[in-house]
Amino acid sequence: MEPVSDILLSWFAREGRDLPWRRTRDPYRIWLSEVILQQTRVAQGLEYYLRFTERFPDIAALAAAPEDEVLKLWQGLGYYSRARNLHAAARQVMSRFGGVFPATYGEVRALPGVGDYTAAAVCSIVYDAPCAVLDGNVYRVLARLFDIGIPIDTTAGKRTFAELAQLQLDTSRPGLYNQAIMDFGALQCTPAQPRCGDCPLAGRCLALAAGTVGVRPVKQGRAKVRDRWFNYLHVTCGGQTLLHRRGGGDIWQGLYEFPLIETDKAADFAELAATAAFRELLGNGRWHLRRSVTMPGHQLSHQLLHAVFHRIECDAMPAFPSVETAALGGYALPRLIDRYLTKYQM
DNA sequence: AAAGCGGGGCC
DNA sequence: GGCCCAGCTTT
Repeated sequence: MEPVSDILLSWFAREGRDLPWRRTRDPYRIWLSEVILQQTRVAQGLEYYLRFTERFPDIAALAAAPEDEVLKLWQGLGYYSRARNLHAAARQVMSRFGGVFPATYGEVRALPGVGDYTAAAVCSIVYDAPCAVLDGNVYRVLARLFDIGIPIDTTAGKRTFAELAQLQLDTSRPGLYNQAIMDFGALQCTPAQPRCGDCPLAGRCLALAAGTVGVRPVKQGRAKVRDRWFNYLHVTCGGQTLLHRRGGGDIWQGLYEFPLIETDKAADFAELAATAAFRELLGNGRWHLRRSVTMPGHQLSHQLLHAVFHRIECDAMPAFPSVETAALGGYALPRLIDRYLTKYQM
């Protein structure tokens, strides 16, 4: 099977952005771009990169400038400790390394303002060091590709993802690979509305298959997504369908759906048929279960819905207070219901 | 392990 | 208007 790294690299060759710091292997410029791009989008950082490289074409020029001038040039970018550390690091390179940017991971990592991410990025891109980067994009791509639910903002999560990222690294061209997976996260595997429809990894993406793309990566700090199990009874009699309108105090207020039996975990049909709700609805009539359909996980903002539809045909329509009998057209339906109907062309 | 650090984009 | 994004340093 084609390695994931090859798919990412061919995607990068097609779709990767042409950016000024990708046209150089000057360690100063790579380092400068990485510091600017910490917590900053490319669209915002680009003009600052151009401004800095014009005013300070090399690290000696940066080191020679007063700190105030560096801060002024940084104005508007935020996180001003980045600018102070940038300037201090430039001066260290002049005083401790004779003006030559250090070439080992340990030395680069020890510069002020350089953490694991920036050291790996600089050393892989400039020196072909086999160091996998781990930034927000990489967390997201790996969490989805392997459907990993371990929170990324915990010690165990960071260690797990660091090991996985290192395993995935294409060590024959680490710099190119690192840029590819980060651009892939920024452009294709985006936090919101990822482009799964034209994703070259769609067939290999475990989160896409599981319906968990929207909840990957998991972060501890965020409100927890609650799992709910919705068992719908799609009851028909002739051309008529049982519909129920949702009330307040929950999702989809005022929308219509099929009669619903919610359980606290996955339930098979026999378990449902034994519930009081089911017997109240269908206990008195004759009915036949035609088929059961399990939908992919349906992601809402704070809930992950696991829905199963049981299609039931009745000899006579049951009468039940909270249920209406209707044709489906004209009723506002949750997307989950609409997807079920579309998928099975009903 | 957790807090502090800006600014911008999106719904 | 509120939520999300995110790497490094400090505590």
